[in-house]
Amino acid sequence: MGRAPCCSKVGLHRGPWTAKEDALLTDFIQSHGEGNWRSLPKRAGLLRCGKSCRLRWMNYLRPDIKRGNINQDEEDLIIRLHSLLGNRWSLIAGRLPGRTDNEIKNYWNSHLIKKLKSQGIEVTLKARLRRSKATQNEHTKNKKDRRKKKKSILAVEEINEVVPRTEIHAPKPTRFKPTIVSSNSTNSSSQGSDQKVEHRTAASEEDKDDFTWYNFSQDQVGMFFDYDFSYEDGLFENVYQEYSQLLS
DNA sequence: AAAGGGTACAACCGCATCGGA
DNA sequence: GTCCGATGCGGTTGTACCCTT
Repeated sequence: MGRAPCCSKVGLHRGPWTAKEDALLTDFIQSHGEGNWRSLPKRAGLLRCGKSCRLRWMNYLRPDIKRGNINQDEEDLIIRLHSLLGNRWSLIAGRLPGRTDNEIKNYWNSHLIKKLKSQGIEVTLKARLRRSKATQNEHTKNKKDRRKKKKSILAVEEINEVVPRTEIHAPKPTRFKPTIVSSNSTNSSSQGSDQKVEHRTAASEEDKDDFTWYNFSQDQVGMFFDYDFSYEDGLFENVYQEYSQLLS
């Protein structure tokens, strides 16, 4: 490859991984867990950069990776999710258990583009969704608040020990301030996937009447709100409608 | 059989984002 | 508020392999 290396790789191996390297990496991660990619190669006895190790593990060595051809259902889902999300491969991969973003990206570029074009379907590439300046500023602004909140949460947890709670995958909030309210108001941590919850899209309690409310089952909330999008992207309606179809 | 072109996919790169100091 | 290291993401490239001529 023509470009300069991203970091100093003097003496480091590049190119295809050998079986021995795979074994070293797998053994190390199985005993020590993922993370600390920068220091991992040294500790695992590998002459690779951390990035390379991470990529090899994520895209190839992870035990939960599904091998084999992408089936028709998966292909349909990729096409629909791509029409909805564009080239956000990691999000698409998140909906296909055992498939990696790299695999889906390659499959899209090598198979699906041609297939769709041959069917006369125009393939439009949606640009990667970046945070706007405004949301970046908001992110910075909220940093202090998050720190404060974290501190207070930790303090409460210390007092209350282990508090059972419902795990809801909320969006990385940009414009939303989601509030999950159980319809069974007696217990917000209730089980049962068919229980309906409300997702409030209001940015604050004051302006909640200006926003639409949607109803989702708990499972739907978990899947749907993994998305990282902002209201100003104008995607919410589209995503909601598309997801309603997918889940129906 | 050999050469050339096409394809698939692993691997690399730069950049964005995040969180902690 | 700013800086910086770590991580994640999507675009791109290299190359082994397959197919066609």
